[in-house]
Amino acid sequence: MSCLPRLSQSLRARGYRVTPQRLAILEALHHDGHLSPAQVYERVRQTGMTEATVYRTLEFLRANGIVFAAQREGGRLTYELAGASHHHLVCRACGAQVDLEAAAFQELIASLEQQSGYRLEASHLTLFGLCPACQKDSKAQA
Amino acid sequence: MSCLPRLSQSLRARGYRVTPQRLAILEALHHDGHLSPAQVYERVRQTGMTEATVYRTLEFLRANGIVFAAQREGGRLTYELAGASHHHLVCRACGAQVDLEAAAFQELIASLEQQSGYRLEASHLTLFGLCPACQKDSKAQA
DNA sequence: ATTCTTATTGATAATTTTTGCAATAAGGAA
DNA sequence: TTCCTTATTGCAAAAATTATCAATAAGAAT
Ligand SMILES: [Mn+2]
Ligand SMILES: [Mn+2]
Ligand SMILES: [Zn+2]
Ligand SMILES: [Zn+2]
Repeated sequence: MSCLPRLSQSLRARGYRVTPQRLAILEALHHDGHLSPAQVYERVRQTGMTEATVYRTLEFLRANGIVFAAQREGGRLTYELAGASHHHLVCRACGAQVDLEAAAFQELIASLEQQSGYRLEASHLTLFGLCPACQKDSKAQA
Repeated sequence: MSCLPRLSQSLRARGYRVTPQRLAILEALHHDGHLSPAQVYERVRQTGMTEATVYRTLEFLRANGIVFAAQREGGRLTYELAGASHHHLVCRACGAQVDLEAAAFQELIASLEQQSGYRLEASHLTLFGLCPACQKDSKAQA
């Protein structure tokens, strides 16, 4: 809760405006994360805001580092409040998700930056695979 | 060129059919890779095939390991023929893309699999960042 | 070659996401 | 408070993507 005033400040300082729409979306994401645009819309439609505004606002918040966007199966986007940098493991079979600390990646990222000359955003990657339970299942049916 | 007969065999062996539409799309991707569905459609529309077929076929080929799908900016998908496992660095500013050998990731992936119990597809990730040229530009304007 | 099964396609509609533009309202200045 | 500037929204249309379903055709069997 104490983060909204700070975010508002930071937005105004950059010449952007703090609107009820933006606040509603931020609160929705504060309540539960990893939401698709449609799920965000469900949670804020009562305010009368448009779907177009949801899409625009999510992209705006992402571009300004306030939310993270992560890829779900098939390239669909999912959003959550920005916080400690982390990555995701998602099970292709059941969708189970595990968060990974970003630290594990730091060494590799640094090495890639050195090799390529790129400055990388090593933030919020999603790796797909099979969770332990679904590995068992796929063996069982084989 | 010699790979189409082999792919055809493999598809038929799995009970799928080899259609002119699938062949046309494979040839388009063989000619140049990293194509969006729209770009694939441009290259095959002469055959009379539908956009819906392009989307369906790309997803079909991906699900069967014949093409790779990678994420471009904003979660848009791009396709290329499956080949040596590799990853991408993409510049947020100019879109420049560099391919990375998968080997660089192996160690990290193995370690993550051990920690999490997940079996990971460490294939065809996309990392975003700024290429060397665009880093200079962003300094210049600052 | 003919028949038969059914995977695949085209046509169409539905859904999702993006875009253009005029009306609105945030928030700094007077 | 009132006025101004312009960032932001709503609305409506466009574009992109997915789903439905009957017609088609791949390819195995005869
Ligand atoms: Mn997350
Ligand atoms: Mn590639
Ligand atoms: Zn699972
Ligand atoms: Zn660049």
